[in-house]
Amino acid sequence: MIDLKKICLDKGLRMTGQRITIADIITELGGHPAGHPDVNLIYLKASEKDKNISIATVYRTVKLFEEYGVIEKHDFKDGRSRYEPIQESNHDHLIDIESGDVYEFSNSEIESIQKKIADELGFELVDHRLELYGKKINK
Amino acid sequence: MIDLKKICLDKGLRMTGQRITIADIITELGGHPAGHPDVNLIYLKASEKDKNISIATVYRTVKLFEEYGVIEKHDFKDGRSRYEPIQESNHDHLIDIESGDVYEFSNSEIESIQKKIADELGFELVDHRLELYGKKINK
DNA sequence: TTACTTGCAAATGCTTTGCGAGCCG
DNA sequence: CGGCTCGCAAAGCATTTGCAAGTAA
Repeated sequence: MIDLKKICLDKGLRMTGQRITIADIITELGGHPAGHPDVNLIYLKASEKDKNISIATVYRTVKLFEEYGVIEKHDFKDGRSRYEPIQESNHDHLIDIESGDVYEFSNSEIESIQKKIADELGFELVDHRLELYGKKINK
Repeated sequence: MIDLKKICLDKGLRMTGQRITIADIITELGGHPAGHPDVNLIYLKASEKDKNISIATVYRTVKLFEEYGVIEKHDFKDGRSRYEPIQESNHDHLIDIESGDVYEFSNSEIESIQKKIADELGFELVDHRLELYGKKINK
């Protein structure tokens, strides 16, 4: 598993106590369906480890991590922004509309069709967003 | 072209002057690349026709139209919500990252792959979001 | 030391809502 | 008439920011 704290240090980021706390939380949650925490969840978990941490610091830190390419931000349909550790390979998301859990997938076929569509419309594909929203079958 | 005013009347919505103004504006913009207006643009155009209209009314009206299935709301990566008249067939969007213009497309192949992916993950596909962000080639 | 960080509270930007006045059917 | 709408201003929410005090390197 990726260790955000280490990556941040390697990138020369000054790692304060608060930043270590936040990096650890995102690292711990990463990869699990219940990962992709929003700022509020990170703030709640951070408060358990450091009762003085401010939510403003969480906002500033996730923004910083994002700018340094350490984490990635997603805006699913539930309003608040959610974050996950950066990964080597791109992937898209399937969101469980009942639990909010997030599953990752990637499909090269879709990717190439996307490029083709953009090309046909006269565009260079710069970015994309693909999210599937689903309900779990036979729970 | 779809006429929102007519659709609203058919659905039994009380069409006040403000609602007619807003329906007409969305109808006029519909289908064009510069369509998909946000609330502020609708408000500005509405103000030209009715200088007393309130932005609160625009918010209330687009929400009402959306609830009645007359228009559809999209949240692209630019923050504000954007609206378009409902259409018979589903489609996805390519957004010009420089102008904000929106182009529509649909691709049945992608759709079937999406269903397959959801199925493999144990989900029934309820909704999806596919947006391409591109830069115009050789302008 | 010294520039970078933090906590706090105030300020955003977009959207919603309470209220009293006004309008549609 | 009577309930639905409207304009206005205040309230909400998630997020950002100014400032003075605190801290990592």
